[in-house]
Order: sequence, then C-alpha cells, then structure tokens
Amino acid sequence: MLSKEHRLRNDKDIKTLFAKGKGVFGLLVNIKYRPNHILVSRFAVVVGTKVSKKAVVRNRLRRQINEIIFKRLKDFRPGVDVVLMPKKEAVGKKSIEFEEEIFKTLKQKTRILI
RNA sequence: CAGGAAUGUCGGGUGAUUACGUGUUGAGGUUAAACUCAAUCCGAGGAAAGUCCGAACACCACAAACUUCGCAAGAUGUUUGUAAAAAGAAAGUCGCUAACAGCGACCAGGCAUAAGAAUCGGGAGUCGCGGAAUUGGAAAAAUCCAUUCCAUGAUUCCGGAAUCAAAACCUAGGGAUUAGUGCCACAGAGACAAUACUAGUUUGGUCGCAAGGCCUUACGAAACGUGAAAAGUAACAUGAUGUGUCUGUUGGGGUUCUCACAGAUGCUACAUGUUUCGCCUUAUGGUGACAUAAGAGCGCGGAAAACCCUUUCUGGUGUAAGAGCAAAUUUGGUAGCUCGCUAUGACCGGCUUUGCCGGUCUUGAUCCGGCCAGCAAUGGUCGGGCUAGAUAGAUGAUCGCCUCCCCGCGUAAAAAACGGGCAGACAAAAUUCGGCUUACAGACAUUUCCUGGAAC
RNA sequence: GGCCCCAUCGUCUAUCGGUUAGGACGACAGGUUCUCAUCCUGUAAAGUCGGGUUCGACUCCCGGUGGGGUCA
Repeated sequence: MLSKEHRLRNDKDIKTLFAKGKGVFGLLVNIKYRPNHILVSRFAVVVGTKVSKKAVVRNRLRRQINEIIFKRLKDFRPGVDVVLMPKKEAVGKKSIEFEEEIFKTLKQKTRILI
C-alpha cells in the first residue's frame, strides 16, 4: 500500500487530470498522466462498476496495482500525477502479468519512467 | 451401514518478510499544531449483500405554555401535543419484544388421499343354534345318527358414493349471511332472490263497423344436459306416479303386430322418514381463536391478491440529516465619537450561496459463561470481557508449515506410504441495532422423519 | 449512501383477468420482371426468471435477475 503522501486524494486534482492529462491505452490498463508542480509523484487507481459488479473483485484489482506501484516507486520520475484504470480483461490475472504489461506500455509510450 | 430431508453450530490454524489504518508509548519537530521516525496492540461477515420492514438516535415543521437574552426584529432552553382530511399500513388467537409484515405456543383450513374405522350391498365355504322334508341305518314305536333344503348369527373375500381419518410441511387466515357497486369468458333456460325468448294455441279485459291491435291467464316446458361452479350436501329405506325393456295370457281387434292386464327389471322426478355436511340458538370447557353436546328453525354460489367496509395505528426527513468555523451577497438594528455626517466603516443579528473541518468514536436494546422463571419465544440475576472505525475509503503482497478435502499410484477391497492440487464457496464495513429475503465449497452435531441394503 | 422507474418476436411498440398475444420495419419463401429495385401473397419468430391468488394470469400480489434515471 502506498503512503498517504503518494496518493492522489483530492477530488479536484483527479477531475483536472481527466480533463487535461494525456492518455495511454494498454491491453489490461488505461493510464492518464500529467506533470504537477510538487516534488512527489502521486497515484490513483479507478475501477469502475463496469469492470465487475462485485466489490471483492474491484478491491482486489486496486490492491494488486497499488502493490506493484509501491514496489517500483523508484523507477518513476518525481512530479507526476497518474491515474490507472484497469479494463474488464484484467480480472483474474496474476500480479506478475500486470507488472510486465504496465511497465511495457509506460516505457514505450511515455517519458514518466527514469 | 449408505443416501436424502429438517434444525442447529462453524465458515481454517500458525509463522516469516514487507506494506497500510486507528489507538498507546518514546524520540524528533513546532509558540501551539500539522508532520516524520521507532516500538507495540488491534484491524470485515454469516450473510457486511438486497434495501423489503421495524426501531434507536439526530434534526426539522406546526400548535400551546413557561424560562433566559435583546432597544427591536428575533434568538435560546424546557415541557406537552401531532386533531380532522388526504394518503398509507396492520388485523386467526394468546403471548414475547424497544418495535416489527419478526419470533414462540395454540386454533382453523389446505396437503388429503392412502392404510384403516364405521356403514351398506353381494358372493363363498366352514362352524354354532333353530325349523322342515326325504331316504338310509339302529328300531315295534318314540327317539337318535347321517343327508338335503330354508332361515339366522359368527368368520372370511369382493365392491361402493358421501362420512371419519395421523405426523411433518404450507397459508398477506377480518368482512361476500346484509353498507353498497362491479365481475364470473365460452357453453347453458338460468352465474343470484334464475325458470328466459319466439312461432302457435288459449282465459279474461279493453279499443275498433270489421280485419285486427294492446294488456293479461295458462299451455308450449324438458331441466336431460352445459359448465371451474347450478340455487346447501350425499346415501339408504318406504310409498305412490310416469315411462322403457323382457316374459306370460282366461281378453279385444287382427295376423305375427298392437292395445289391455299381470310379473320381473332399469331410469327420471315427487313425497315421507333416518343419517352425514353447513348456518343458527342454548349449555359446558377454554384467557381466547375455537371445541364438544343437545335442540329446533332455515336453505343464503365464487371472488375482497376487484373497488370497498369495519376495527386499530401513523406529523416529516434520514449522518449526503444536521451542527461548527470562514468568506461573499443582501437585509435589519444600535450605542459611542477618531474619521464621516444624503453615506461609509466598525459592532450585534437574520436570509441565501460557496469552501473547509467534522459527523459525537465505537460501552452497546453489547458479547461469553453459570443459576432461576417459563411448554417455548423470552425475561431476571450473578460473574467475567472490551472485540475495526477507514473518509476516493485501511485489513494487501510474497513465501513456508500443519491439519481438512480432492485426484493419481497402491490393493481382491481397504489402510499405510509416496506424488500432485492445496483452504479452493458466497462474498468487503461506511450512524448503529432487531428481523426478513437472496447467494453459498465444505465440516460437525441432533437421531426427529423418509428411502434402500445387510444381519438377527 | 438514499430515492424512483422499466422489462412483450431480431428492432420499435399495442393489450379491460377469458386471444391462436395484434401491428410496423426487418428476415425467409413464392409470384410479377430479361434482371434488380418497387409491388403482391404467404411463413417463421416473443410475454426476464421463480412462487402465490384465481375455474383461468402478459395483466393482480410477493421475491430474484438485468437495465435505466435522480439527489450529491
């Protein structure tokens, strides 16, 4: 789990990110990001009801992704806000698959990583 | 022994590394906080779900009374109440509960027919008792024995409409017999005070010169049948009536038919009686729903999960309620005099909007155990325990071990050993409780019920 | 988190407790045409699921499932 510092908690920030951020689309996860003017990177995971109706499934997805980001926090450039949105296909996948997928797309299509 | 149903209980344990959240302690930090680090404790459910009910708690509205503050407008606090109407809800009875559409016990109905009971009819043989006859035997005769027939009782078998008929399970179970309205397709005369309508015939009256018209009485006319349901219900006995079929003849016509009479038998409706069911009254028992018995009177369809009626109950909104702080807009009031004196600022309020904090903090109609009261639901009492409080939302990830279970191997069949899968179902707190409903891998208990197998 | 509504052929829809569940577009088959389109005729195709009330349920009542709206 990420510490509170690294969480994107404010409703306003997320709304502006959705409005003005850049989008990247992977096989399992869609990502939106935007540089902020703080020294820390902040993350949020959004799992919609369309992914699954069961709260258990949605919570598990969120926790898996949170754990991956926590592990690889050193690889991210500081000063970026990121929202990750898993797709329907992501249900039931193992954590390793997620890790590979996410970082593949991030490396190919963005400049967030160091 | 195996399987199923019902009810109840449980819904993995333990360890390591590393994260997250609340609390506590310590250190740092700060005017004080915020915050950072370390240690430690604790960290989802039986349904947390659906949101179908009920309550707690909070606030609001209206009315009345009182209190305090204020110049006033008004505000604060306490207590009491929520009428009528509208709309909605509940209602078998008694009890439990804070309350409920919940729970417990009971009542009624369904299930519901079986087995069986009782009753009726028929058949068969056997046995018992009684009567009659005949032949045979004993014998002079009476009488006795045997055989046959009739009647009756017991036993047994078969059949029959309605009646009685257990446990478990199910029921939004007041009123359709009276406050009323509407509905009951098709079929049928008729679907609730039913006996239609038409042709034709006919009684009486009236109008008309007449033909005939109008009103009216009866026949036509059977209630077979139709239908989910037919004017409470079904059975038996007796009586008399009509009619069909068969048989017979001392009859008439007549020639193989018809009428009449007699007998047997079937059907329809009627009357009377007995019994069963329903309503009613009275008595007895029960707190009561009701039950049982007796009586004489009655003959009234179904559906209220159609509208509706009766009795009883309900002021409204849900922590996104609200409360606090700050700002803005608008508006009301007042004392003082540094400025200003048409106005603005300051202060004290009111309305509205926006933002932030916060949502009372998890000690509760609480949990565990013992005892007592009660058929039970439940209540009382004693002792012990503290068991999540997040706020875009914590309880995660990775790796072991232990059992549970499954598969393979093994074996005549099991067991052990070995190898593999490895807690694997439904499912995540959001103000809090009590129920209901729905989802659910597997394990255990009860021995209550059902089915099958084996043994005695 | 609270509240409200809806579900009928492939699609859009109709329905008084008594039906073979009607219509339009589409689909399929046949006809017309030299061929296609148009046109004509015909055919197939549905009550979201499970219970209850009733003689009888798409309709009335209860519960589930799915979809949508609204407050914030």
